[in-house]
Amino acid sequence: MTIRVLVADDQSMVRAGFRMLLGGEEDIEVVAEASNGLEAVDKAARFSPNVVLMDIRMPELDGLQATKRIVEADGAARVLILTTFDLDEYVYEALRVGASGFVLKDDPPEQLLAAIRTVADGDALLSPAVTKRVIERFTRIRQPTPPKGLDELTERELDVFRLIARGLSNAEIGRELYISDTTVKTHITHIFQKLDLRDRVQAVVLAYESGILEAT
Amino acid sequence: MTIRVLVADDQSMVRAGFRMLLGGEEDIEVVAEASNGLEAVDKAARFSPNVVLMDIRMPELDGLQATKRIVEADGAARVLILTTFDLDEYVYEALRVGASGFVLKDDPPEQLLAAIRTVADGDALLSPAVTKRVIERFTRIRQPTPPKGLDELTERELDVFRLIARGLSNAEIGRELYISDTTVKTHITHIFQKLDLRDRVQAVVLAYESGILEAT
DNA sequence: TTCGGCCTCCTACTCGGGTAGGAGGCGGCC
DNA sequence: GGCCGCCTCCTACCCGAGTAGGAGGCCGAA
Repeated sequence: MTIRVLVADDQSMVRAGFRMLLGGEEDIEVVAEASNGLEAVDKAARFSPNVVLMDIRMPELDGLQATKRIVEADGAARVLILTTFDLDEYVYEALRVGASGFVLKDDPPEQLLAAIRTVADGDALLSPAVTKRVIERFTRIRQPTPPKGLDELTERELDVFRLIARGLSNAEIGRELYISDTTVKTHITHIFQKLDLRDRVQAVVLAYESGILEAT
Repeated sequence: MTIRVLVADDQSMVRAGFRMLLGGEEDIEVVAEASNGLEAVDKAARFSPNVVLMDIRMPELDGLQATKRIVEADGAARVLILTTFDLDEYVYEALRVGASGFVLKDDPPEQLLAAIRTVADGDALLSPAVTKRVIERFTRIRQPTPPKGLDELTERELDVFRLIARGLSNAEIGRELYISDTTVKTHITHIFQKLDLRDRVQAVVLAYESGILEAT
């Protein structure tokens, strides 16, 4: 009794990687692939996989909407959400739309395989790193340990980061720290690179999620 | 670098079982045992284990109270709650008092070993069966009422507001809600006017300060 | 039915945010 | 001394964000 898997990811390289990884397992078979959300919904209906590996960021229809439709259409289907980002709010949204689990792309392969077998079995599963976040959120407890990357910031960058988190503009930050706004921009660019952020909005989200403001 | 473990369980047979199981592992060492909660707190202080395997039902002081004291005394200590009963109340209570994980005694031995290594690593962990219930519980708790001050916002504006608070760009919000980004802009302008905000960064700050995200 | 609120979408514009790349000064470390 | 990391500042450029102002459709209340 093999586990039938549908791989849904818009990057063909990623799909190829999964085919390779899963192909080596006796009890797992990739029965179909999809490169966008609509296709995933369609193929899930036609191939009735036991487990769907679902990327969140996809064209046409994102992974969350696709998951919602798939689970609505077939309650027995187990969807395992896959993503590279572990600081987004997608986790909660994913659980709400009916996903059975959540795995980070950086998790080791064995963990992914274990996750597939676990959800196929009917249990739910979160990657350890994700579970930690859920627990923190659930218990409203902030860890004393700052998230990875934050310690890479220099003192000055941390100053700027805290002010960003308060909603200040670059000019305001400059006035506050007695430096020019171009300098502020320089610091900000470095901060974004180090923390892998896109813009200051994501910086604010991270600041609150990681509880940095407590230390003000 | 071995993982130092303290086993706390009032049944000597159970403790013996763990000694046996853990004794076969290279990277794990049982440094102490306790047969009740008070003893567990005491030995944890004296032996500074990396991980405490804690039974819930114990004389003198139950596992939850013991966990609370241990974590308060040493923030680096990881407590793995162990029980045969998978009653929900214990799970949430355990997480509340600072446990890092939760494992059922029926879980296979490999899973227990994996759990020990995972929490020793700093990650949190729930047994798959437990995780499933946490997810169910989590998804059931959904908000009926959006907090104060924001009642001026229309339903749609609230949708947009929540997505802004997650750090999404206008284009991403549009994709999420199946509307164009110009429509998103319209909503956003109205949101800013109603809430007296300057830009989306301040919106994120407000969202977190007012606790709107709790109602995910 | 008419009015108004809500949602949708548009053009055209301004402006702050963010990137790229470079530069100089400073202090610590080898 | 020389190298390197940090902080500072700059120009030039691109683009997303936000504003202004308008428009059409839907629906419920007056």
